[in-house]
Amino acid sequence: MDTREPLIVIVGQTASGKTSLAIKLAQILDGEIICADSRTIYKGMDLGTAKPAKEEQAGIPHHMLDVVEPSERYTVVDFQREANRLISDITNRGKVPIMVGGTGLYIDAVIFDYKFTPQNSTARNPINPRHLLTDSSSQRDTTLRPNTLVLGIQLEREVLQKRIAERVDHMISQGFIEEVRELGQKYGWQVSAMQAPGYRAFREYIEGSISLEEAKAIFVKNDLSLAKRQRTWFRRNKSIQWTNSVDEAVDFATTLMSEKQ
RNA sequence: GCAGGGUUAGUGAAGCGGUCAAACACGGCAGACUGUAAAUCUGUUGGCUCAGCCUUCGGGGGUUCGAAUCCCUCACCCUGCA
Repeated sequence: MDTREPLIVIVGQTASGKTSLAIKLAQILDGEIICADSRTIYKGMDLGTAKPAKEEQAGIPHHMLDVVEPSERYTVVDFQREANRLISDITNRGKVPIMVGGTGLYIDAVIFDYKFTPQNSTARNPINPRHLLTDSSSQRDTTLRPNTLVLGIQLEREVLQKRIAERVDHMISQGFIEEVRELGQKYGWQVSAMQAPGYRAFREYIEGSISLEEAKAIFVKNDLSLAKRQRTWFRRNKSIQWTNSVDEAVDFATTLMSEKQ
């Protein structure tokens, strides 16, 4: 059955330019953006997560930003439920839902309709305690949700590295260090939200054990290793249409939408 | 100028006659991932015609069955005395 709402998804590594492509598509297709990002859902974590500021949003509605406090627990299941609700809601209002983000698990939960085991399941993988043991019935399902276009942006490592380094400088000029200091005081350093690349790197700088230059270098390094994991995650997804051209992305998107008319 | 210390794979750093292609850390590469995922975890990392072979431990020359490890010498770096 071909009854699912059309959905456009944009994935890519951190700093690859997902946000600007999403806004461009939203303007052309009259869309609204759903952010699939495990860190921008936190209130107050703005600069360090490269959360699009109001001005950058260019009047396009952005959903799933500032949903919970950094101290609160938030999981894929929460995201999946809310994202599906939003997709219906946006479609019902005559707009096009565009889901964009770098959190592979969040994206896959929606586009592959993951079925999660009950919360009371406590069996853990002995090698990696953060993973829940899965039973054989919940093997990875790679059947893409109908009416879904998944666009992927891929940059060369050198280009990405340069963009990340420049972004760090920009964040700092915008007041990133103050943001880290305030969040650290308010929520403590132990909350998992604060384990994100930039916050983790600048904690030591704020506590005085490393220099500014060292902190920046660690931030870049952390972002690069995140980017590496994101690349690995997305590579195995055969449903992704890779592109690095905005025009091409627009073509793919308009084709999908016209097929649905 | 004299005395002493140093020079090891991408980087830092062990090794101090054989079991060394060389510990360990970082970086690199590859992978996993279904209610913490910007997190967490795994493998790999000199070359090759890859269960074996070849070339590496600042350069050159020796000693030895055998050297990254000992000796001589050259180069560069650091420290003490002049």
